[in-house]
Amino acid sequence: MNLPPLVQSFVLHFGEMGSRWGINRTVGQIYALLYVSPEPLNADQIVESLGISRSNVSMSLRELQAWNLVLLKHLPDDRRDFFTTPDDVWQILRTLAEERKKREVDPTLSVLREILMQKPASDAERHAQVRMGEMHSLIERLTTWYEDVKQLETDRLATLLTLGAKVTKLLEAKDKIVSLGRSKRTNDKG
Amino acid sequence: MNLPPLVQSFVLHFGEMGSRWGINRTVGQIYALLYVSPEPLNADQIVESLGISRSNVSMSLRELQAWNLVLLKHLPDDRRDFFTTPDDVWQILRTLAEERKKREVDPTLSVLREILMQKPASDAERHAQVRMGEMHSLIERLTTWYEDVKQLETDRLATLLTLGAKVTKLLEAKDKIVSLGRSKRTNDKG
DNA sequence: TCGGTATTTCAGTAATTACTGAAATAACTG
DNA sequence: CAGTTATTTCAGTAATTACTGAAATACCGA
Repeated sequence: MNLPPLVQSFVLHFGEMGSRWGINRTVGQIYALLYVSPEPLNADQIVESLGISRSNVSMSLRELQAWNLVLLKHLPDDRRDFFTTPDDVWQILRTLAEERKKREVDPTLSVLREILMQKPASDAERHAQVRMGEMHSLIERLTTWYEDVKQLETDRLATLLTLGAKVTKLLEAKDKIVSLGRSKRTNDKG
Repeated sequence: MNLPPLVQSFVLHFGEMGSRWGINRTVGQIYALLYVSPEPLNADQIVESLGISRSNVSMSLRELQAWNLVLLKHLPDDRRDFFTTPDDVWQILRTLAEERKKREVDPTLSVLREILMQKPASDAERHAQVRMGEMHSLIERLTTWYEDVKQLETDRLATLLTLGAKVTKLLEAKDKIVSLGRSKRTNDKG
């Protein structure tokens, strides 16, 4: 590996984290490299930078494409493939969220739905179904929320995040007003 | 494996998803089993239900404890350890979020901070640092939001989720009013 | 202290996943 | 079409991760 020290730290870290993130070391390193590169890179440049085999690069790029995490670019009068990541980190976040949902949540949701359709044949199954129902409701709630906020334009999403707790404050205030109204009416009657 | 069919589907699914979720098959299966069991189970019951070795159960339970995903229970006059999952799925969600953040996000945040402290020694490094800065800002934003909402009581959190898009509507309305005010003033001047 | 039971540890092995080099395919050029 | 370059495929191997059985440890009650 032959990279500027600062870039190398970043690339190596992504390689190490890869396994925790559900990708392998090479995929993590390639992504990191593309992310910080000022220009798109071709496969041979990646081979050169990371010191891995050409075939490994090919397979890893394919995986990154399956994740929609890289963009394929072509330079004029050059038939090699060049790769980058999107410039906009918010776009990257959206892609990550979408792909992880697709891989890590959707299959479970569909299995849960299937199981919940079936008739329990014992107390054990009846209890299990109740628990699975609870899990299913929670996941549905989270995905509905997600489908909702993913539609937002970036600056609205940013606002929403920054607001975070303040939205809560608003809800609390609303609750107080409502309950004040209620207790006032209650007092009126007493 | 000897389980009611409905439970078995669930357990097998969690086993399969394990690798995508960053745990292994056994850990996934044990978690699923405990989650749907009406009563806490001891290690031998798990061995029996899943048909795996006693030592594997021991190691996997240890891993689940490291994730804070299981509770250790003791029955009177029985010195064996019994395990369950929390009843409250919202609590489970919080734990999952916390642990995944700890494992998958925090290390990267700290590496980014470290790299961003250093002085770039070339244009390449300067550019890389800018990109890492963008990533860092985004992650900081997300984690700040997370620290914020994780404080919420469950019913407030549920409300927030259900609101989802509506909060946005509110923001949009606010923006419209503000921009209306602006254009009115602009018109007044023209 | 001893015998019995519960749990953990760990070296060895099995299973899975990652990676390489060589060969095949594809895509272009003269 | 033959030659050149880019990319992919895939069988074989390396590396990593998961699992087991046996032994060690821990704990308890007589």
